[in-house]
Amino acid sequence: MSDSAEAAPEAHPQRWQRDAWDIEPDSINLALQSLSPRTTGVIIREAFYGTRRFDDFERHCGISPSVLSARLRDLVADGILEKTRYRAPGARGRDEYRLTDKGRSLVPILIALNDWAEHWLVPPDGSTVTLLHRDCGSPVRTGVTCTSGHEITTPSQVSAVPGPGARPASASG
Amino acid sequence: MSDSAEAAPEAHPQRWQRDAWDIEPDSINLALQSLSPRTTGVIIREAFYGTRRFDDFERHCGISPSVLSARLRDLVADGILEKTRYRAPGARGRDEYRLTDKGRSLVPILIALNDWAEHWLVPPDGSTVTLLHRDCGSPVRTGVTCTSGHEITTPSQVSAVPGPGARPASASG
DNA sequence: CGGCATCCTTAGGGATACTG
DNA sequence: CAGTATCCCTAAGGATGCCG
Repeated sequence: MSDSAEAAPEAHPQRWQRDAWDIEPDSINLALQSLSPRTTGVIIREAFYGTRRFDDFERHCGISPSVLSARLRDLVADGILEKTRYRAPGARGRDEYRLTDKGRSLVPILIALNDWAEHWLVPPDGSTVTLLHRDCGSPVRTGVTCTSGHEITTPSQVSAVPGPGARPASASG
Repeated sequence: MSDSAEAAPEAHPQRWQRDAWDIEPDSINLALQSLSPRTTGVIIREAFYGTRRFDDFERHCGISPSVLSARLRDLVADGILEKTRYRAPGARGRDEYRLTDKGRSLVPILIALNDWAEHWLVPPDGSTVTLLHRDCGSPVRTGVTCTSGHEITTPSQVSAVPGPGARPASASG
C-alpha cells in the first residue's frame, strides 16, 4: 500500500481485466456482494437467530476468530451490524453485535432462503428449524406479489424494465 | 490422485477441523451453500433475466469460460439449471441452460435481494433495473407473512422452533 | 462458436499465539 | 472473554490455449 513509484509495468505480470461484480452493477448483484464472502451470510443468519456476542458467533458459526473479526468489522462498516458496548452490573464490559435496521430488513431474504431450502434441500425428513410467527405460531413464509396484489411464482411473470444502464432481458422459459 | 497408501499421518500436516457449512446444517445455511461460490449467484441472476447460452453468460456475467463451465456444471448437478440441446433448423446444435422448477423457485430470493438492494444500496438515484409484473405493470415485491396472514417485518417477530437438531435461539432485538 | 483443461494469481479462511 | 496479528493452506477465479 502507498508505494509512490509504479514504474515497472512488468512488476505486475497479471492484472485482472474482469470482475463478475463489475460487469453488471444491478441491484441483485449488489445484494449478493453484500452477502458475498461465504462466512458473511453465515454470520448474518446467526445474528438473525439472536446471537450477539463474539464468542457465540465463533462457536455457532464455526468461524475462526481472525476471520470472524474481519467479517464483523466489514458488516459493521456496511451498516448491517452495529457494535455496542454492553456492561452488565459489576461485570466487565462486553461488545455486542446487533442487527441495524438495514440488517433487520434482510429478513425476507433469509426467510426466502429458508423456504427454498426446506422445499428443495431437506424435503425428506430432517428439517432442522421451523420458523414460526411468534404471536400466532403459524409458519412463516415469503410471497412475491406486485403492488397491485397479484401473485408471482415464476421468472416469466416478471419483466425487467431498463433503469439507467440496464439490459432489456426479461424472463426465462 | 488415487494413491492407495495413506500411511504417513504427517503427510497431511494440516486438516481443517471446522467448516462454517458443517457446524449448523440448518436450512438457511444450506441455501447459502447452494448460492455460495460468488459466481453462482451471478449466474442464477443472469438465468433469471432470461440468459440461456454459454456465450451470453460469459459476456453478461463477466466470468471466464473455465469457471463458467465449472459453475454451470455444478448448477446442473444441483438441479437448478438443465442443459438442453437446442437445434435451430440448418444450424449447429447449441446447448442451452434453463432454469428448472427448482431454479425457478429461487424467484422470491432474487426479488428479496433486489428489494433490499434497491432500498439500502442504491437509494439515491441510480436504480439500474426495475422489476415489474408482466401483466399489470406494477412493481414486484416480496413480503413475509405467516400462513395465517400476519405480516412479518423484523426478526423478533420470528421464533425458531427446534426441529430435530436445532438450537433454541429465536430473535434479535 | 461452444465448451473444457491447464497454469497461475488472488482472496478467503483455519490454527495458533498473543494483547487488552 | 473479546479481539487481533501472523503464518500457511485451500478455494475460487482469470487468462490462455486446445478440442468438438
